[in-house]
Amino acid sequence: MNLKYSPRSIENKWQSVWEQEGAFAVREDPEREKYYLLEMFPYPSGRIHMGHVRNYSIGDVVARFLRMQGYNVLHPMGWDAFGMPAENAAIKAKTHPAKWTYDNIDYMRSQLKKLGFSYDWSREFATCDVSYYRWEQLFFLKMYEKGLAYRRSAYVNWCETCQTVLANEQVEDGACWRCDQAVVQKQMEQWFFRITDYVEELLDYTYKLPGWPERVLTMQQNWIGKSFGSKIHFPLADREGSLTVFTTRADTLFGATFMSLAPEHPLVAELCSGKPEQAGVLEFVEKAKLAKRSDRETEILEKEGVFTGSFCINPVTQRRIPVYIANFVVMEYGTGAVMAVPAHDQRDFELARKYDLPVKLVIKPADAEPVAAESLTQADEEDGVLVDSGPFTGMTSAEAREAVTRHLAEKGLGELTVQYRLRDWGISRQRYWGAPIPIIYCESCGAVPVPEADLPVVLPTEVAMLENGASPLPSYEPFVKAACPRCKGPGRRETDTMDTFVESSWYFARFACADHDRSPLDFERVKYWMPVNQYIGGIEHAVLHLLYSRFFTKVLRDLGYLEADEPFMNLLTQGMVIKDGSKMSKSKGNVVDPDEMVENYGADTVRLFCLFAAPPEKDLEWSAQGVEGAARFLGRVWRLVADHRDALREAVPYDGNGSIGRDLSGLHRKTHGTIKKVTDDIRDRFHFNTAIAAVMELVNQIYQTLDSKPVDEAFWPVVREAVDAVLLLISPIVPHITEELWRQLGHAETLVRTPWPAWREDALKAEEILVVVQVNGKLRSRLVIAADATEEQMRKAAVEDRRVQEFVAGKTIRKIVTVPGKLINIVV
RNA sequence: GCCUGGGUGGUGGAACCGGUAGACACAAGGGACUUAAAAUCCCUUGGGGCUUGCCCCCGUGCGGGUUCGAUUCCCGCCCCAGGCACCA
Repeated sequence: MNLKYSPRSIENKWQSVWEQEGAFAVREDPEREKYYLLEMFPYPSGRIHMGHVRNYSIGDVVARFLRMQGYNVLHPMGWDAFGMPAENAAIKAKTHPAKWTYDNIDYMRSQLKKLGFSYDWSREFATCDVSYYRWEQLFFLKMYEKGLAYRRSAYVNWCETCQTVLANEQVEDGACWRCDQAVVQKQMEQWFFRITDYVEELLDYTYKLPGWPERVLTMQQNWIGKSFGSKIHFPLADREGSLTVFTTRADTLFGATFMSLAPEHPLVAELCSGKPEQAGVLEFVEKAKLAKRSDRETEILEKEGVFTGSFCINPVTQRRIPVYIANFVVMEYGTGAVMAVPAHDQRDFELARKYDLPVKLVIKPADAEPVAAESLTQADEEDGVLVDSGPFTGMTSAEAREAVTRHLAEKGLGELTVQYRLRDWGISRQRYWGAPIPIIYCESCGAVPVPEADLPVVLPTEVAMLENGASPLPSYEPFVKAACPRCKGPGRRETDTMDTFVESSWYFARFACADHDRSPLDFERVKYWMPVNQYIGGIEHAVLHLLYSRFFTKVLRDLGYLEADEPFMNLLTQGMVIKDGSKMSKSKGNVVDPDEMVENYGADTVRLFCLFAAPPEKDLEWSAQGVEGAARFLGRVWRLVADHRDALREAVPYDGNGSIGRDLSGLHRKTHGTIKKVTDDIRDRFHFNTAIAAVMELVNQIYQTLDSKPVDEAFWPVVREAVDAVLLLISPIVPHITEELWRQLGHAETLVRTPWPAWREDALKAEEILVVVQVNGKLRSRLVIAADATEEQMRKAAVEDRRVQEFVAGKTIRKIVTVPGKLINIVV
């Protein structure tokens, strides 16, 4: 009776068995080692795509593997459910974002279940559930109390299409990360999280996360952008006050011959007021601001500047130096003012040549004479030795940076400082489908936090969406009208919602909790599970979600909600799924639908292909033939059992006791070698492709063995041992077909509850081994010799070998290199 | 410009600590079974050479080096992908 492999019925059957048994539900167990495995949760966009399938297949293999190894594995799934696509879709389909979102969740959940992923579904939640975001509002209040959430007016990135503000991290090449619309700068009152308070710890820990990919860490380090330098105050020449610059090159201070301000610098208007240059300056400023917006992502602008009419004093030379405004100086970095040292900074050099400003050389190469400033064709930006710099002349750049600054500090004109690129996280979004910010504005009391007892501020779901895409909240009076919590007078609610990245900044801790109503985080449970041992997701979140989550975890720790310093101990960034050379997308028409694939081939084949075709961190090229190949392999495994079921059922797996023939001992050895290889590949490297290849080799060898006739009573036991190993080893990858075959072989327990197989060292040893013989590093012969041969015996066998003799004939052997059990190299 | 990765057959990829380059697949070609097809199974498959041997030479982006031995380590280039960037 040869049942044909028909994935659909098998997969349905085992999925419901697992569900009925609650096979993947976990609770805290101090007796067992915990392992928290998490894949980035999806946005419920409608249907899962191949990227999800790949991401979750990788995670599922690890979860199932570790469970079989005896770990207490937490493997949850949920939904990153707030966000703008829901609003857009709802407007288009004339429905409500909530309905659209929850419908999508229902469908996508069923898709994930059909793929057989081993989640503890009892922990599922969506971030748009009131029971989730209510606690986020509490965190906001706690952060507000500690000054970690604050409101200020600022130039912010505004996306006209999305009708909302974007964080710096959400602007890519000057355009919105989601819709690609060019971002404009707009001055607005916004709420910020003070991520800069944690900048040092965030940076420090990038050196303490060995389980993260190097490139993600360096991306975060670049984003944080720490640089050491000095703040130097230049007194204004004809009035009170001073201009402060940030520089990393205090050693070049004697060469500062003018000053450059950003067009947005707050002192610009004052400095030119009443001067003949005023009109020209204001015109220049307007032009520069416009140009910045439109050309930000394109070519670097030609350097231009304009004199303000004012002067300041170089604090070491005491010279009056002109104050310019320059189009390349950015207000957001440093102080928005730059001391210009044309001899030693290329940008300043270009400006000086253009406006005929003095160029003064103050650094020379350590081993050469200084050149004349007039003959410079470009700035010399290298460190060197100071010249023409008063008491500092002769010092090296490094010495002078400190000495000059110390000298200034004594006079109150400067200080050593550290500058970061990272800026605070603007979290206000002028969107509807998000968590309301729990603030009420009162005419007399200003911004007043909603009292804890009044939480949650529930997002009203009875509102109608507006056609133009703007948030309906500001015009929805029942929501907006609220009494001031402080003076009870009339107030208006904040109608901005929080950036959806706030929700994804703590969901991983929430999965560890049981009681979702009474507290935000269940301290003891979170303590047991956190941090996440292994996090798996796409590289695109390298500085967004992965930085925000690290920050938020530290905030929650300092607020006393959890203990972990970092959310994710190990990070695996999986590659994209591509087809015909580019990422799958509707516009390219190269999308492969997971549903269709599961329908045609079954979940096991789809999972197998995703894991076999490439190692997880590399991009995966989708190949229809590759899928066929995966299906073919499963067919071979199926027939292995189906064609020999009775003989296999009756056989007791060989346990290594009792002598067996040469071929059978080869299979036995291969079985144990494969167990070792697969275990190592999955545990240490997540290289499922090579693990699968190893099992394929074992399957091939079983078929070869079956081709020989059963000659002794050990035959079926040895084959049975090998077949059992095959099923166990690939069960995390293709869980359904293996459960079915395992059951057919007479096992009573599911594979899910069966321990991972162990290999026996003694079974790996062969009596004879293959030794490679080289002459002068070139492969010349292979020898089969006894495994316990001494080096002496190896050498003797090699030298006596017929083929080796041909190459050695007539030459003197100068040296013989021996690698025991592996290789001999004869040097002549 | 700076910082990460990466470059191996027709294709995806393997070679884990410097030791048989191309495992395992896909594709292609040939064959078996079949009335035929599908399915399945077997063989060949980096390039070149002749003396066709379980032979020889070449071959892991390019050029050098270290070593008995280099896809692997070092130096100098080229190319591709990603990140940062008028950042003072």
